[in-house]
Amino acid sequence: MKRSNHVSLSELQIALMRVLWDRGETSTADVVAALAEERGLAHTTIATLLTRLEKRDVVIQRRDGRQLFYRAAVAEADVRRSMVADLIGSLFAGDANELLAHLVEEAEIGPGDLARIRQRLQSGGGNEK
Amino acid sequence: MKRSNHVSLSELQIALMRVLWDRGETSTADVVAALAEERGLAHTTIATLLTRLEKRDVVIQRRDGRQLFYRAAVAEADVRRSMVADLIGSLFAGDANELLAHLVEEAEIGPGDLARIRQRLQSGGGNEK
DNA sequence: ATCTTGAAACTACAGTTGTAGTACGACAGT
DNA sequence: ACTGTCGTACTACAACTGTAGTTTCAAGAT
Repeated sequence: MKRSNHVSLSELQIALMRVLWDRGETSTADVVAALAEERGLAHTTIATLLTRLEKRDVVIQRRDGRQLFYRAAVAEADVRRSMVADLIGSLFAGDANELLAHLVEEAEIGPGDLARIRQRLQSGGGNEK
Repeated sequence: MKRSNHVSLSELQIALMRVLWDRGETSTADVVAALAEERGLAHTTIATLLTRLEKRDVVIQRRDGRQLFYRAAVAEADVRRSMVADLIGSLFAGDANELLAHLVEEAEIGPGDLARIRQRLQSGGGNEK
């Protein structure tokens, strides 16, 4: 399989993708509606954004009559992987542990959270490299 | 105090900043030299980048004769805070725990790492603001 | 059959980024 | 004093992003 991999998206693009990730295939109008609250962007703006994402193969376009429907071509997990890796690479000396330490130091993660995760490691297993 | 806060930098910009963070005040030429290996960018390119960062108040410029020296105006920790917060906000539902879970699931963080951090929490303390 | 409406296609435009060339001015060597 | 050298300042330009207007076309309403 061809791994195009590496997807890096802007905040706005992620917001668009989130709609598609949450609802699956969605018409342009519905994406507009979904983002109307928080963004209030023009229909044409959303349409442009979606077209551009389609050109980049981040979403897949399907035409039904005069309407276009879009669905994500990349999984959220893949975007997370790409973008977290980028961040670790550029800001954390390529070491995920430094990011973890940052999280802890910035009190974004407390002892309880760590314990929970530890629990998950114990039971779930399956991630010993 | 005036919170200018929120600094988001591109990978290349971070590379520039890293030089300044590591070496303190640095002349343009020395920044060029420091990045010559991995980037091989023209002197003028680096100069342009630094000028732009100065315009954004990310670095501070000092002139000495005909030469310019730059030093970071923002701490690495601040950039980390900003950018991690952005990422969590857009990709991890605003929940740092989701990022932590991601790290663990992607096997970027193993059981041993977690234990070490736990240790640090126990002993060091000092992160209750 | 015509009018209205809604959606897509195309065009636009400013701001940022990556990248660098050209012009200019000061300093060092002869 | 003259000239090369080196560094800064200014200009350029393409790609990408955020944002949206204008044009066009087709389907539904009357």
